Amino acid sequence: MDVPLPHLDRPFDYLVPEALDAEAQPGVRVKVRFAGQLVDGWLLERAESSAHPKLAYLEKVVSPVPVLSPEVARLARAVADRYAGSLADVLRLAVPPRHARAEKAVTADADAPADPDAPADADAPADPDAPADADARPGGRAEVDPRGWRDYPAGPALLRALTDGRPARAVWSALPGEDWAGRYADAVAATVAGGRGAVVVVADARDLDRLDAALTAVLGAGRHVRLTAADGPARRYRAFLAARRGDVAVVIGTRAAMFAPVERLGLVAIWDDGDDLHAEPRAPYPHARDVLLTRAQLGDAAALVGGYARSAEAQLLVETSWAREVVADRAVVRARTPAMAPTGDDPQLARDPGAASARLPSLAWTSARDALRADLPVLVQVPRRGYVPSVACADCRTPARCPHCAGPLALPSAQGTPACRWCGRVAAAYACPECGGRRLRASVTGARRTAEELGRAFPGVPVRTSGREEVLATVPGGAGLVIATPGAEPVADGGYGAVLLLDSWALLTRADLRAGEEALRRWMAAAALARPGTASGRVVVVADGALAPVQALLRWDSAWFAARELAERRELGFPPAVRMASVTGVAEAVSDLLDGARLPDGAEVLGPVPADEGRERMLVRVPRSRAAALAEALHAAAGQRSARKAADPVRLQVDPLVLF
DNA sequence: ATAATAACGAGA
DNA sequence: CTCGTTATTATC
Repeated sequence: MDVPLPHLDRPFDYLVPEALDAEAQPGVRVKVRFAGQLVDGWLLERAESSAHPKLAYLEKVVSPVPVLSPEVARLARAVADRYAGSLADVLRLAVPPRHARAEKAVTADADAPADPDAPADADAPADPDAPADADARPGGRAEVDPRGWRDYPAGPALLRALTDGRPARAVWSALPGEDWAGRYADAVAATVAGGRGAVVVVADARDLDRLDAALTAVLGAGRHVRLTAADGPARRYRAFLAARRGDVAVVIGTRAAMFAPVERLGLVAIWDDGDDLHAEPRAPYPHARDVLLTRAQLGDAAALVGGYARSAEAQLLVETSWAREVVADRAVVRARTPAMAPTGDDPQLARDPGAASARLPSLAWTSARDALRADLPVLVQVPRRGYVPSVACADCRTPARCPHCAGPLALPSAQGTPACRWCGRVAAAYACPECGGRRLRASVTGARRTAEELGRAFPGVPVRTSGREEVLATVPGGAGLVIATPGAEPVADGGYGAVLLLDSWALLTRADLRAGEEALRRWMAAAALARPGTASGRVVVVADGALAPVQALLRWDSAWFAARELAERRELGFPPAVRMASVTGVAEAVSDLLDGARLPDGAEVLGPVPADEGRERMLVRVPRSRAAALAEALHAAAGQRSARKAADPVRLQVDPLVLF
C-alpha cells in the first residue's frame, strides 16, 4: 500500500478479478480501494487463500510491467526495517516514478522481433566495435585484464573471485593517481565475464561520467546503463526498465541507482563512500553504502567499497572481518605518493613579494611557482564558504591569529570572545597587529577572491575556477592555475605539478563528528590528482603537521586514521561503533513517541538538543547487537502515534549523518 | 475519509 | 436491560 503511515506498514489481501488475472503478477503497480478511496499499491505476491474474512477486489493494474523485482522487494523490506521506516517510503526511492512514454518505447523495442538484443537506451549510439555479445553473456568466457589491480596484492584474487561468482567483500584503498574508474570497470568486467550483473554507485555526476567512460572502454557501448535522477524522469525510467528487463547486466549511477534491479547480481560497488551525497535525504534516509552491503548480504553478491580515503564505517567492515582490505604494500605507497609537506600559515614571513600579495605561505608559493615554470598545472583547493568561517580584522581584513601559536581565531558566537581553534586559548584583548583594530568579523576567502589574488601573484598564467556554479571535469596539462572547492577538483591531463590545500583549518574545525575524516577525504581526493611519485608532483597542506589527519595525508595512510577514528568512536559511543537513532520534532511529540516506545534493554536516551524551527532532538543509543530491536521499537512507536492520528510529525533517523 | 465497533448513559 | 448516541479504531 503506497501510504507512508507506519501503522499501515504491512501487506493487505485483495481478490483478483478474472479480467485482471493475467496481468496481476507480483511486482506490478496496482490501484485498490482502501478505506473508501483509491490508493496506489504494489502487488507483492499471489496467494490461494486469506485469513481475512471479507476481501475487496483489486481495482486496477496500473501497468503489466512487474517493475518491482522479488530481490528488490526483499531488499526494500530489509532497508525499511533497518531504518525504522515504512516499505512504501523505501519503494518510492527504489522504483522511479512511472513514465508511460518511456515504458511504451522500451516495450515496443523488445517486441520488435528483428533486433531483440538492441540496447534499450536508444540514445546510446550503436557501436560496431563493441565486443561480440557472446563474449560476456552468461556462460561466456571473456578474459579480464588483471594488470590494473596488480599494485594491490589481493587485487587479482578479487577479480578471480568476481569471475568465479564468489561473494568476495573488499575495502579498497586506492593509490594516489589511481584510475579508480578503470579499476571499477575491471571489477565489473570480471563480474560480467562470470555471467553475473553489477551495480555501482558514485557520489556525483562527474564521477559518474568518469565511470561511464571507463566502462564503455572496457565493456563496449550499450552494455550498461546509467541511472541518475539528474538525467530526468524519462531517461531514468528507461534505464530502470532496461535493467529490470535484463537488457543490460550493469547499472551505474548516483544513489538513485542503489536499488537498481539487476538479474543475477554478482557485485555491488561504491566509490568514495565517505561522501555525504551517498546519504539519501528522503525518509527513511538510507545510506547507499548500507543499502548496497545489505544487498550483497541478502543476495550472495560480492561487495567493493573503495576510495582514496577510508571511512570509519569501511574500517568497521575490515575490523569485524566482514570484508577484506585491498591495499598496496607500503613500499608501493611510498613510491607512488607525491612529495607532501605541511606548512604553517605564514604569509607575513614569505620573502617573495608575490607570496605576500597572494597571502600564501612561502612553501606553497614556491611550489606553485616551480610547477608553473615546469609548464605544469597547479591545483589550489579552498574550502567553500559556509564552513565555520575564519575571523579577520573588521578594519583591514587581516586574518586574526592566535598571539600564542598563530592558529586561526574563531568567534563562538556573534558577541563571544575569540578563541584559538588550534590551542584553545582565549584571546580576550585581541588587537590587530597590522592596524591595531579591535573589532573582528567572520570571513572565509572564497574561491573567486583566491583566484584573483593568485592571478595577480602569477601574472600571465591562465586561472580557472571549479566550484558550485561551474564544475570542471578536466583541465589541460600545461601551466595554469586551477582554483577548486573540495569535491570539484578537475582531473589534469598528466597530473598536477603542485597541489595546494589552503585554509585547511576551516575543514578541520567544523563542528562535526566527522570533521577529521572529512578533511582527510577531501585532501586525499585532491592530492590523488598530483603527478604521482616523489619526483614530480608536490602537495602542500597548510596545516599543523602534528595533527592526525595531516599525518595520515603525508603518509597516505587513511587506514591508520580510520582505525584511530573508529577506536575513538568506540570510546565515545558514537556510530558506527554503536547504533544511534535521532527523534526530531516538537518537544511534546518527541517525548510522546519515546514514552510509547518499548526500547531494547541497554538503550540510552540522550538530549534533548534544540533543532531548527523550534523543534528538538533526542538521540537513542544502543549497542550494535540491539540495532534491529531499536529500529523496530521506534517504528512501532511511530505506528501507535500515526494510528491515533497524532498531529505533530516526528522524524526518525537511524545513524543520522549529522549528530550535533 | 468512513464504516465498524466499542463504550456509555438514559429511560423502561 | 435495551436503545440511541458518541468515542474509538481499523481500514483487505
